[in-house]
Amino acid sequence: MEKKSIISKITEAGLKKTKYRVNIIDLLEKSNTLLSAQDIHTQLIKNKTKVNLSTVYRTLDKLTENGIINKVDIEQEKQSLYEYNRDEHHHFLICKNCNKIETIYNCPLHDYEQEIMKDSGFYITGHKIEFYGYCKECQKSLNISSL
Amino acid sequence: MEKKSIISKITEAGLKKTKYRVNIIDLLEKSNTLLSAQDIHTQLIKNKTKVNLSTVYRTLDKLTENGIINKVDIEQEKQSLYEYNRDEHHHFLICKNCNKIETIYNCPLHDYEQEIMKDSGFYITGHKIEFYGYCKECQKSLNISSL
DNA sequence: CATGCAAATGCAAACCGTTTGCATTCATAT
DNA sequence: ATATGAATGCAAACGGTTTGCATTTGCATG
Ligand SMILES: [Mn+2]
Ligand SMILES: [Mn+2]
Ligand SMILES: [Zn+2]
Ligand SMILES: [Zn+2]
Repeated sequence: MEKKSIISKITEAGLKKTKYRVNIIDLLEKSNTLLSAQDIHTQLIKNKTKVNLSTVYRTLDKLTENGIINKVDIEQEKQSLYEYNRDEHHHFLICKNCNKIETIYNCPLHDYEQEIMKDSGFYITGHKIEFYGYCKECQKSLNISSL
Repeated sequence: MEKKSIISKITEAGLKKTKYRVNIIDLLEKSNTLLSAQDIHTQLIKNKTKVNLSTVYRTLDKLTENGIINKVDIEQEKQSLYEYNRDEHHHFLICKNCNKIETIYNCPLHDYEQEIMKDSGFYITGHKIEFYGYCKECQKSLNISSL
């Protein structure tokens, strides 16, 4: 993403444009894995941007509040993870062996949610799914016969 | 559940029968809500069973390891919650207003998992779903028009 | 460009659910 | 009854995250 559109994301949210916000959005936008606050802090330091870990946390909070990024809590992960928000509904496949996290973009739950609402009277506004199992590579190395 | 079958659950798992294990299983079996370690500790004290919180944690770990109870981590809950394991696949409906947690026992994901496995090559062994929204009561008090 | 003010930051300390090390007690097999 | 390893109590540690407060910064205004 170009710097200009990162900055407009920030200002359109009514936030002040600071180097940390720009850099953190940029980092998440370019990352192809979920990142923890620690990961991000380490990256910034590596990129010669000295910043305090608490500032990273506060920045991630603000960006999450404003829908610019997503906070992702995965069951067995101790740290919260973050991703750039591309407004694409998705879920994660979590490998129980190597802890790699893959993303899938289709979701079968819409019809089912209607059904639950009708049956239970509970009004559903969203959901979270995590799939657990073994990625292709680990299936090989562990000799798991998939399917 | 009768005391005898609680005890057999414990001994069949190769665990020593202690009053805390019996009492904690009993408590969870009778509870119609998920309970935290703190909840359980408070209940035990109230029932004149003095016990240390770390013992409660260790007991819950052991019972979880042995499949007698389930540990449930819900997104925005800071504490882990526990339930008696009735061997019934289920998921939770979580009210964003009053935080009540309801349980549903049907699940549409089996066919879908086959599809994902075929498409992605990822071998799925389990999943977790949380539905978020508003319970019947909160829909009324908040004037949310359900459905 | 200078000024003022709220927002953002750095730093150190607190928070809080959970875990751990160690000495003591307890359950149970023999 | 005894021995042995498992379970427990207690206090301290852990670790990711949050917070209070003094200082700095972004940005609107004149
Ligand atoms: Mn979905
Ligand atoms: Mn299911
Ligand atoms: Zn893997
Ligand atoms: Zn509710």
